[in-house]
Amino acid sequence: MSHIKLLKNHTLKATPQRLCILDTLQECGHATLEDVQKIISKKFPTLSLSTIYRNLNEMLQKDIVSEVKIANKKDYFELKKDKHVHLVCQNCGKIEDFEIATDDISKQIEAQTGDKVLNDTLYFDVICKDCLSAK
Amino acid sequence: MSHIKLLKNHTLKATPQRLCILDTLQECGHATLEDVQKIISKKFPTLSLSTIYRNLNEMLQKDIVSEVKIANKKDYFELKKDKHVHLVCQNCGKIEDFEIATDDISKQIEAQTGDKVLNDTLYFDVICKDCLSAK
DNA sequence: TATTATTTGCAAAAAATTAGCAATTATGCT
DNA sequence: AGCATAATTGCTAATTTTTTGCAAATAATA
Repeated sequence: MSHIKLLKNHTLKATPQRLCILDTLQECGHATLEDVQKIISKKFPTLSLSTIYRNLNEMLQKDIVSEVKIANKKDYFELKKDKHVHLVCQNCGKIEDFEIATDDISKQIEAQTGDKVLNDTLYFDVICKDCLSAK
Repeated sequence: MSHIKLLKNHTLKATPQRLCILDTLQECGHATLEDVQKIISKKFPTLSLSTIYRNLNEMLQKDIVSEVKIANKKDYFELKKDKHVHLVCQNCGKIEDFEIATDDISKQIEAQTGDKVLNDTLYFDVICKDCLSAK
């Protein structure tokens, strides 16, 4: 879906500022606020910091964007996408997405706890293929 | 291990302030900085906020304490413990720990990506048993 | 119990985030 | 296309959160 449509579907006006933020997240995959700020300051130098804050917060609330929170790292933002797992390379820092079925593990939890599992968020610390082969 | 020993093993003096912070985390299981601050202000009213910050940071670095970062929630702290999964009740907010083997899923990732998996952090959104039965 | 290097508490600085408001702009309607 | 209007922006200032510097206090050691 185009970013313009995405915004309109959530009753947000399709301003150039918002489109720029969405484009940036799309390009980066995962970006910290600092990343977003730096990249945008080149593409769109007049876009103010408070606009970035305001819009990321709005988009989080409207579920257009989600937070990726990794221990010992700054928070990242990403465009909302299908359920996936994050692979965080401990060597180069890169974050890859990976799709994986987690039903088995959810069922196991339900069976053993009596809780109902609604959703999950998984992170794996890895050494990525590229870093492995570079050694 | 006693908290005193724990600190000494990491070349940290066993001050009453530090012991109070560790006790608080132990009692709470998972506590935000705000939680820690509130609870401590009762137990130990003269313990200053900067001491809390300084010590949590030190203990994170020394791996005595770890961060629990959940999307759309404040960061939590917990005493370092054996590998476990967090079950976050979407109704009451409670965080439970759960031990589960994740080897299968790690192997699957390794097979499909060529990455080497070192460790993992998993969160599950749940409705906990208590909230389920209260409905 | 005396010595010393650490640690604490306070106050002040720095960094991060949010709020208020006039000027601007995207959208929907003629 | 041009207008009206409500939403949005960019600015500056206010808050909130986190870190720092330093004198006084304290835990660990001999």
